Amino acid sequence: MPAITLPDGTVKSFDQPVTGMQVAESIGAGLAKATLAARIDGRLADACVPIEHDAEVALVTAKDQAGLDIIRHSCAHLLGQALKTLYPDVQMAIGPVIEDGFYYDINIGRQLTPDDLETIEKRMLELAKRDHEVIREVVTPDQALATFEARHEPYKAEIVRGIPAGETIALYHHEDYTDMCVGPHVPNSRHLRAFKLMSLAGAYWRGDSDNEMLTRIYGTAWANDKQLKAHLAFLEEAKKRDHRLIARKQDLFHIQEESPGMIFWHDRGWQIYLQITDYIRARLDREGYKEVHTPSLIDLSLWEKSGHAAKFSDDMFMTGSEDRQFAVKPMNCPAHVQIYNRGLKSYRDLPLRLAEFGSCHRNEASGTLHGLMRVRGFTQDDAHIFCTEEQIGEEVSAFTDLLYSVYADFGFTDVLIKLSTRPEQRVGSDDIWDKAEAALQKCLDDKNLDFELQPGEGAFYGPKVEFSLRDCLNRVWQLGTIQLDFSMPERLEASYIDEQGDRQVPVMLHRAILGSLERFIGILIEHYAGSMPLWLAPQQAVVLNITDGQAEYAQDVVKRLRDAGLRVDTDLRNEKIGYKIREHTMLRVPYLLVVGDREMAGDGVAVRTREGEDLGTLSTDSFVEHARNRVKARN
RNA sequence: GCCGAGGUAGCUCAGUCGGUAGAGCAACUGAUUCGUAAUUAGUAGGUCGGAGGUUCGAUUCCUCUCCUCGGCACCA
Repeated sequence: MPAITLPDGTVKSFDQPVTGMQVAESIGAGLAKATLAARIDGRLADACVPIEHDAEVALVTAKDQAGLDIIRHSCAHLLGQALKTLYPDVQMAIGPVIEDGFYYDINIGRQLTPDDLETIEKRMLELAKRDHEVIREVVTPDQALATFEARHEPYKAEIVRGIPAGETIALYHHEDYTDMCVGPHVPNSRHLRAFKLMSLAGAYWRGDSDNEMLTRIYGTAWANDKQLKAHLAFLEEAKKRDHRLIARKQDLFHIQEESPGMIFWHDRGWQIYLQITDYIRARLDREGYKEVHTPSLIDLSLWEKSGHAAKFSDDMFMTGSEDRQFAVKPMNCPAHVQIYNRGLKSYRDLPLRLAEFGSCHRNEASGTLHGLMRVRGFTQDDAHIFCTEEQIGEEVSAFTDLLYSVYADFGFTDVLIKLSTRPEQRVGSDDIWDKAEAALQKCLDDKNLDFELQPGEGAFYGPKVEFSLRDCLNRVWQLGTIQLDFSMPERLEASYIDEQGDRQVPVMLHRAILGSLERFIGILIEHYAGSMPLWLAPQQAVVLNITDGQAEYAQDVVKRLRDAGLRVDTDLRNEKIGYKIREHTMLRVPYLLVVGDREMAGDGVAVRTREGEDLGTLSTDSFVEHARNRVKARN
C-alpha cells in the first residue's frame, strides 16, 4: 500500500506497488505522455521501476535538466542501434552524456566520413519514429557478460568484468539493440526527435594513450526542435567570436608555419597586451611585489637540480654553446630562487614577492596548439612568494582577493576553481604534502569558494589551486593558479635566518593571475567578441573628416586627444563618411568622431559609438573628460 | 604525439573526372569632396602548403612532410 507524496504535497495511496508511469497516469494523460523517468526519494529511476514503499515521487519530463540528460543518454543508445543496423560489426565502448549532448566511442574498423554521419543520423530518426518501447531488464554480471560476449561486444564485456558479482546490471533494449547503463532511460523512442550528430574524433579507450584509439561520434540532443535550433544558432554565433577570426579581422596578431605555436603580435594586438601588463604592474606594485627579469637561457644543470628536467626534458627547447647545454626556460621559478639566494635573507625580509612577466617556451605536442589558448611561446604574469609556513594563509588569501579583483576589472565573474592534490610522480615527503594540501583547502574554505577536487592532478612539487574561465564555445581554460611548494626551495638551497638565528627553508608560493598573457587575451577577445572595453581598446577613437576642408582640424583634434592620453588616429581618406563609419565600426573602435564644417566651426566633434549610438556633438574637451572617466572606471 | 578533416589571390570561397585557375571583398590608379554601416570606372594580383614519384603533361593521381581545424592524451 505505497503512499506516494508528490512535490506539491498531495499524497496518493495505491493498493499495490506502482511505477512512476502509473503515478503519472493517475494524475493525467498529458503528464504520462511527457514522463521520462521518476525521482523517487530524490533518486532518479526509470518510469517502469515499481515503487514498493511509501515515497516522495517527482515525475521527470523534458523540462527538467535531468530529463534532458535522459534524452541525451537514450540518444546515445539510439545511435548505437542505428550503427548496428548499418555496420553490424561495430563494437560499442562507452556512450555518456556531456554538456549539450552525448558521444559514443566505437570501434568500427573503417573510416567514417561526415557523409556517413548524415546517413547514421537519418537512420536514427527512422528508428526513433517507430516509437518503440525502451525495455529495461535487470540482470546479474554473469548474465550481462554472456549477453555481450554473444553480441561480440568486447568493450562492454570488459566493463562488465570490472563489476563485482553481487551487483545488478540494467540492460536496455531498443528493439534488437542491447546496451548497458545505470539509467534511467526514456520509456519510448518517441521522446527522441531533436538531435543531430555533430562531429567525429578519435579517443583512447578508457582515456589511456597506451590503449587503442576508438572513433568518437559527438551528438547534441534536446527536448524539441526549437531548443535544437537555438543551440545550433548559438554555435554559429559562437564561431563569430573565435579569437582567431577576430584577430584576422582586427589585425591583432598572426601565427605562421615557420613558428608554430608562437605569436607575431601586430601593433593593434600589442596595444592590448601593453594595456594589460601596465595594469597588472600597477596592481602588483600596490600589493608589495618586486618586479624582476631573468634570462631565457639557463644551463640545463639548474633544471636538473630543480627537478624539471627529469619530468619535462622532452617538452623543453634545448640549445647549446661551447659544449654546454642550455634550456630555454619553460618557467620562471628556479630563476627567481637564484635572485632570492643572492644575499642572506632574514625572517624580516619575508614575505618576499618576486614578480616577472616571464617569457617562457614549452615544446607542447603539435596536436595541442590552439590559437592563443595553447602556444609554445608565452608570457606569464608570474610571481613567487617566499614566506614562512605561518604566512601561507595570509598570502594565499591576499592573492585570491587580488585575483578576483583583477578578474572583475576585466569583466570576469564566472570563475571555476579546482584544487589539485598530490600526483604519483612527485618530490617531497607525504608529511609535507599533507600540510600543503590542507593549507590550500583551508584558504578556499575560509573564503567560501566552491571548488572541484582533482585528486592526483597537482604539480610534481606541490598541490595547486587553478582558476579557469570559459571561451566562446564553453571550453574551459586554466588561467590563474596558486601552488604551494615545500620542495623546490630546499632543492635549490634557499634559506633565511629566523628569530632564533637558525637557518630555515622558506615556503615558496608559485602564483599567476592571468596565467599566460596570450591565453588571457584570447579569452578576453572572445568574452567581448572583439569589442574591447575602452581602457583596453587598441584604438579608442578615430577622427573622420567629411571633406578635405576639415583635414587640418581633424589632425589638430587628434593631437589634443593624444596629449590627453587617448589612443586616437585620423582617417582622412577621400571616402564617403558612411564608408569610413562602416570600416571603423567593424574594427570595433569605441568612438567615431566625425568632423565636418559644423563641428569645426564649434570646436567640437560629433560622437558616434561602435554600437551605432549618436552621442551628439561634444566639445573636444568634454569628449576628453567623458572618455577619461570611462577609462578610469574601466567600463 | 594519436584519430579525423582541411591547406587554391591579403580575406572568404568556387573550380579542374590530368592540358599550369576564377568570383566577391580588400589592394592599386583615376574620377568624385560627399554628413553617420559599402560612390564609381579601370588595373594588378596566385611556383593551387612543401618535397619526391607516376605521366608527353600534375594544382588535380600516389608517397612523404609541414601547418591549420575538431577531438583524445598531455599541460611544470
